Amino acid sequence: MAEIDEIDHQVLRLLREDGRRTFSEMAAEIGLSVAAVKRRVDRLREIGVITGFTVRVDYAKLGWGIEAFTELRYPGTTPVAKIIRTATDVPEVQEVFTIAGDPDALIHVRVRDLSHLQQVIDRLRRAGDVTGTKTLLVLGSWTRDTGSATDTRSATDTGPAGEPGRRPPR
Amino acid sequence: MAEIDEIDHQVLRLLREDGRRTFSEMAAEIGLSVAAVKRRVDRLREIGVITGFTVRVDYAKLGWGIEAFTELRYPGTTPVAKIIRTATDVPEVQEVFTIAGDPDALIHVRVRDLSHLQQVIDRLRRAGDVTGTKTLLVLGSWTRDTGSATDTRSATDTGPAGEPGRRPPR
DNA sequence: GGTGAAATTTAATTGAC
DNA sequence: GTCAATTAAATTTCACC
Repeated sequence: MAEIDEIDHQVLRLLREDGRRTFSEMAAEIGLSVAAVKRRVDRLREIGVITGFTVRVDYAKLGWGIEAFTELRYPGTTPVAKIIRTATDVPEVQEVFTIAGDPDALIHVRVRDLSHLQQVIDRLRRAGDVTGTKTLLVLGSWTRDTGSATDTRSATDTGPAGEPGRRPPR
Repeated sequence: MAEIDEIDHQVLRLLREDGRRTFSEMAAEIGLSVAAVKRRVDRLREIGVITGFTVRVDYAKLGWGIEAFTELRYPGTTPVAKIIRTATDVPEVQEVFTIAGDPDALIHVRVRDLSHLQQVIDRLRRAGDVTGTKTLLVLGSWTRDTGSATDTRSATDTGPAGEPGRRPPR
């Protein structure tokens, strides 16, 4: 395993809070030179600790106000690759986790409203040889990165829900 | 609700893939001027669609190779605020989702190994008036942002599992 | 491993149209 | 929305501790 010291963790923490922090900003915060900070970020990317940068999006503001986790169960004969494929084929699926034991997979979905959620679950059930599902509807969430909480409920009335069957925005 | 057009969605898709894409890079991709792209990004931040930028980290490379979801159950009398607080107090907890129905919360944890996981679960059980837990151990995961899958077991990048799902939701 | 400074390149920003 | 000028930042390259 790579040797990561306290300063590296500090760099990662600063970038987790704001992935667009400049080197000079971080250098001032940490108490190192700009060149030293850049060398550390470069190294963290090289050894694969930093795999990239991304944007944080408020999906509720995009009309995707509902968030859910669906547990999927498959027959013992279903290969993992097929489980992943059937889930990732559904555009509303944001993340797929394959699980040891029961259930076999946990998928994170974002949808416009509850009828849309119903459609997505139906599609998942039909897609593979799914033997059972259980869906956990998210009411609110908290993330360590930002330390901020969101309330899903207030996001449900953000606008006209598309008709069932309309394709989700991208 | 804010009006988000196709180009805005294109900008968001590009930034989800790489949050450090430059305006000129995106301008070329989209077919607009640099200034026009910047104006859109500024607006998306102003109206709160873009809430920030962050770094993607391979936690396995930091020695936090084990990922799990724990379902928590509480007595009906426990207020939601307390549920969130008891979970966020545990540093290994990355995300907390409050759930409609059963269970009451789903929490995403990252730990070094299985005995560490055991400790975290024990701490969660003691922290509040938790009446029950069920932990789903993650073997592998896939994220739409990157379209790449990771295998928790070997902590190495297995690359895309096939070619599904990469197409953005429409 | 780190510093500091100068030169270069590249990107971000602003204002006129 | 474009385009051009300006400002700011990232990057490279030194010599050095």
